[in-house]
Amino acid sequence: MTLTNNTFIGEYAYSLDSKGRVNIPAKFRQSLSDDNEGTFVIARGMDSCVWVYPLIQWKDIESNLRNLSSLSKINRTFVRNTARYASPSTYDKQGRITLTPSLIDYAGLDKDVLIVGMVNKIEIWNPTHLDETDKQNLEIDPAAYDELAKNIII
Amino acid sequence: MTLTNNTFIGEYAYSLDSKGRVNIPAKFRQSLSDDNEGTFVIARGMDSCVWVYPLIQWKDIESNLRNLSSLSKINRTFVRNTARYASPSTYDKQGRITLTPSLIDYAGLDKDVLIVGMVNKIEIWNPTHLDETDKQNLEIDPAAYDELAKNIII
DNA sequence: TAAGATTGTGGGTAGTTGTGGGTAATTTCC
DNA sequence: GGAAATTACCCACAACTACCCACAATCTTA
Repeated sequence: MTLTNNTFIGEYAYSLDSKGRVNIPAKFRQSLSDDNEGTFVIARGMDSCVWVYPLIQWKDIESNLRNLSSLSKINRTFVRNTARYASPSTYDKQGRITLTPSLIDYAGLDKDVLIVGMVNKIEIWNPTHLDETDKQNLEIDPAAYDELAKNIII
Repeated sequence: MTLTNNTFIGEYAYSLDSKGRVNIPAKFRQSLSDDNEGTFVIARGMDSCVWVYPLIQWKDIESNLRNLSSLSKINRTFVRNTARYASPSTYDKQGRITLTPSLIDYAGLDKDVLIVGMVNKIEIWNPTHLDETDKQNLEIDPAAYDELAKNIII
């Protein structure tokens, strides 16, 4: 039973081994289309977590970045900040990807990690950090939610 | 693990040796198409760094420069500044290119350098300078930045 | 329920990659 | 024209990475 291709939902508790490898949940792998060539692109998330894009999804972002002329300073900064911390990672026979030390450090990852499906991408969290982030977000402005409600039916 | 051809992302800490050679990250080399003939064009970046283009990409820029009429003063200045400091550099068997003293000086490069993938080109930085540039860029117009981010779903 | 398949986790090994230096060929300059 | 400096090419080694195999726990299916 496969949902839409390259779409990820659900939450999984896995572990990060001494070589910096994490498993990609089997269900996520099954959802991947072949043109991803078994490759993800890992990057800094906007919260303190790692974002994992299927290759196809990333190529989309990349082609947008490619169209930004470096004559403009703001473009250069944007491209640099986005591309700099991203790197491709192919999963091995066991279905694991290797995270870079830089990203492990950025997300403050330890042995236990939480894999969260974010529909078009995957997030990897230190469970403790996610808890804290959750608590902070309880105080989110209700007006902001109302604004969101205009854009999505749930 | 093949991303798009001639496309570079990620950040690498390498070193500049006494002969002015820097390694091009293996992942970047794998992404190069054959028609680059193992050659890059190195040039002054618009920030204090060295820009490294794969030959193919540079040829594209050259043809764009060709189309700028020298009637306009800004065109003349731009073409001159771009072409003047550019030079081709082929990588050796170990995958290194040699930088010119002039470019090393311009970018203020020392032993430790940071290689940054900028999608269609590569930047070589003195890590200290990049840090400073990062800090300055915090003060850029956030609205303009958001505007960019809005058009690219990341 | 039992057997088989799948999934998550750990570790060993061979090949790759980054870095330094040596030597021969080429260029520059007096 | 010849010496000095520069450049290009080659080799060597240490560190790292990707690939492979193994095994236990879980899930599936008959």
